[in-house]
Amino acid sequence: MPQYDWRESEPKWQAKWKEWEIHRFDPSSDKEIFSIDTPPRFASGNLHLGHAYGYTAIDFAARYKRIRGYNVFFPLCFDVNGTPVEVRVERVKGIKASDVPRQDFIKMCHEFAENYIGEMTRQFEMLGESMDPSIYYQTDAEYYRRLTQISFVRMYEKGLVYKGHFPVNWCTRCGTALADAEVDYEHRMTKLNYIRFRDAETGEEVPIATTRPELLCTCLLVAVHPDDQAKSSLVGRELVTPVFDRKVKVISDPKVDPDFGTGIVMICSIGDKDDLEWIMKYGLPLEKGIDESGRMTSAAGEFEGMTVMEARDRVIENMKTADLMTKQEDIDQNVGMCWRCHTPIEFLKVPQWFIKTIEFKDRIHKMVDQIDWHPEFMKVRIRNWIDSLAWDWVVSRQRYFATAIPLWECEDCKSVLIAEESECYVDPTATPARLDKCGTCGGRYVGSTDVFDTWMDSSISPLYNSFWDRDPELFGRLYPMTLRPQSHDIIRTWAFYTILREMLLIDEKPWEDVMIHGFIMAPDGRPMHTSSGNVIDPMPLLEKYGGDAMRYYASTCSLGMDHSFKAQELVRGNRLAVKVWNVMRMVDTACASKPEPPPNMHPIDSWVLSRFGNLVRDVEARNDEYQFDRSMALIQEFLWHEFADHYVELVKHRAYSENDEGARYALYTVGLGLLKMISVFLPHVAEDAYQLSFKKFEEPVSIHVSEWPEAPEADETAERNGDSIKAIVAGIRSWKSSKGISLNSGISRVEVVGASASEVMAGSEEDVRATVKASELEVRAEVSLKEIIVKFRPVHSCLGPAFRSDAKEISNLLASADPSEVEIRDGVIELGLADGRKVELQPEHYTLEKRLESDKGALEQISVDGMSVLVYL
RNA sequence: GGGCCCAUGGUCUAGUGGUUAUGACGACGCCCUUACAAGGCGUAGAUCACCGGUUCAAACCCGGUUGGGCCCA
Repeated sequence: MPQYDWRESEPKWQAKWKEWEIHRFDPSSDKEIFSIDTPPRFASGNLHLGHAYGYTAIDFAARYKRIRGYNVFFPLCFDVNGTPVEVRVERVKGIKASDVPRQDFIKMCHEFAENYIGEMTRQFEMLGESMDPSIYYQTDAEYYRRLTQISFVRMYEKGLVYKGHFPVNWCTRCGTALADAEVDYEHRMTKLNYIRFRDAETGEEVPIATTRPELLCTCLLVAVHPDDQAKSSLVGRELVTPVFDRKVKVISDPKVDPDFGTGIVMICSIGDKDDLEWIMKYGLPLEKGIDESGRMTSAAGEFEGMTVMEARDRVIENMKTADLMTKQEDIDQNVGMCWRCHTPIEFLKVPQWFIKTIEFKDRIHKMVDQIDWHPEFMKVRIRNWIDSLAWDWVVSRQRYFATAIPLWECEDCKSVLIAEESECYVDPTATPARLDKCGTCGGRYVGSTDVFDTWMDSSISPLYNSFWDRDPELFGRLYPMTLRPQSHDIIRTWAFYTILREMLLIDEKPWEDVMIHGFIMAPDGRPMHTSSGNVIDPMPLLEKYGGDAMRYYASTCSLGMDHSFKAQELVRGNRLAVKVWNVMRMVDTACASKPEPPPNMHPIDSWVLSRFGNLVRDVEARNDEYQFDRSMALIQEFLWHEFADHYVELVKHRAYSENDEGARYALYTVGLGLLKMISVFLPHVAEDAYQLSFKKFEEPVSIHVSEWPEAPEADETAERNGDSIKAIVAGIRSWKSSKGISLNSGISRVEVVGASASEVMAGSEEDVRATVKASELEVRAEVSLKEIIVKFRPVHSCLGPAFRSDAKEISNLLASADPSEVEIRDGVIELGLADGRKVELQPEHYTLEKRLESDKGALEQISVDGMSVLVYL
């Protein structure tokens, strides 16, 4: 007998799907479009479990909609932008970006990413992902970046872009501005330094605690809490800072935490956002203590040119020597870090390009409301993020490998020449401005060396995908896209920026639906981190269990939740695939031709069709809500148990006979229908079984382009009676099993007894009789049963204490007694001992073994649905 | 510190007011039934995190506590 071998099957069908182009979006079709704004896979090369799950969850949607008859748009795409690639290239090549000519470094980055794309595409194929290479894109290509630039030019012309001159998050290692979304926070142990300020007039000592003494050089103000009585006398006075001898005023402000340190805080320009808030509030000058490379400026006097850490150490040393420091405490601080290189963020005033965001909060909220969020509660997350925004979006980065900002600035008057749309894509560091001289002052134009935040690229993916600005007809049909699938960690970035940008550019929502999936955790429930040693590499698992098994795991994960990874689900996935394949083999064996709907069906055939219809409707409802875990649970339960264990067993005897169209029709209809529904989840085994067992009677080249099953009408009577038939047979099979009787061994006679028995059994007598292998089967409304005592069993634990030395004899008498000759009166049995004495046994001294008997002989009774099933021995 | 989510047999998980609380993996016992031993039948195994409240009735609703995750400060 052949067996299902995924190792052979999976690569075979993956190759065929490519050849048949069954995943291809057809731009000329008039079928309804279901479009997916695929997350461009980051070009890193390594498949993570999170990817394997995430893209598979998306593929469920794609395959489901495809088999429902939609023209599915599901692009294969890669994200090949930004600092992560730069950092990897720097590491692999052992260089810094600034060591080589700009264009050379950019080329290295392109090539680096390119090398990975083939491997990542192969990994997608191993997982059976049905992305479409005919609508492929990658974000570092000029065709994509051109659109990023054009969208920027349009926003610039609409007045939505400005160059800002206030502080931004700055990574001194990468030498670039960062958006709030790019700052990670980490706990770090640092020192809280208690240092001595002095009253400018009285010389009185004022202790202040700070974690950043190097910023004393830009200290502008000292503050205490307004309710802090002990320190209220300080307000309005002037203090002198240690080391730098700056004179600063003391104010009261409610933002001060009176319990932190000494309850007195120094305000510098600029340590963090709190400092900035105070500086704005009190109109203080922005002095720059730290420059873009993380070194102290001339404001730091003798410390100029030192790194922040060097300066901090030297300032502390200085103060210790001069006895200006009272103590140091360890403190656990949450420090903002560059998301890529984990260098602590500084807050620097460096001119940057901004996109207006804050003034549009209400409009963004309204657009968020026009989109269906799955699960619904994810909407709350984006709401909170929008509400918490305090700054406009910094979109310029001082990096290399990203989309260039398409403008030139006058060397002298700084006036801006923005690229014309027809010039895009343009790299202004490589292409001179279209004007010789500045139109304002006649100065020279210099190309901007800034590049965009990569979210500027990612946030137009729906516009790119729907041919915005390239094909108005297609754009009209493709926009808004149907679905944005993504994980919950990038709601604040990808989802948020996309909604913002599409709103500002075309004022229309980017998608109808958003589907947010969770993370895959390590088996111990913690996030997978190299440092925790709990990272699981999916590739060996994929090679051991196969794509369908991995997809089965993905199908057990509910939407929006985080899930611990469990290899046991891959085991189950393998078994399910084998089960599916075997069941379809049985259907195949039974059906030598495509069965037609017969005029009359057995009740159990109507039962399985009706139940199948309910399943189809339930699965549609779950799938339409992207609750694929729920539909998979329903499908496998039905396929494995209702269909395979019960229905197939009940009709085997008919299915193999020549002339029973009813069973064959139901087997074929339900079998193929189940296979189609499960093909969304296990595409390889479904295809294999389809080609082997159904293709000979079916038109579609592949199950994945076949038609979704029609749901048969519900038939309540058939369902009710069928459930009872199923229970009767299951009861008898279970009874056989408990007796250690093999299931195919015959039994002489079965009776189904009860008021409802004749209705339940009508038309199913032969199905039941043949399935349980009974010689005779009778349905009766009632039967009179006699209880026959077969044997007495002595209860030694009671006999012993009661009868002591006689116990053994009593026990033997009891066990060997013929129950028909023993009189039992109110539970009491009288026995005569060998020496003539008589003893009375109470009910607790023995148990009875009984059997039932009817007029037809001895039997055992099973209760099913208010009926009695009598199995004759 | 804030927002959102989660807590169910050894492990993972279903279950949004009334269930003998679902299923899987693992364990144990029996059974090779002509699609399948990668199978079938069965057994053991859960104070549904803790405390309080609402209700005739709570795993489920409300409040609090503890622990975990994601995002943010």
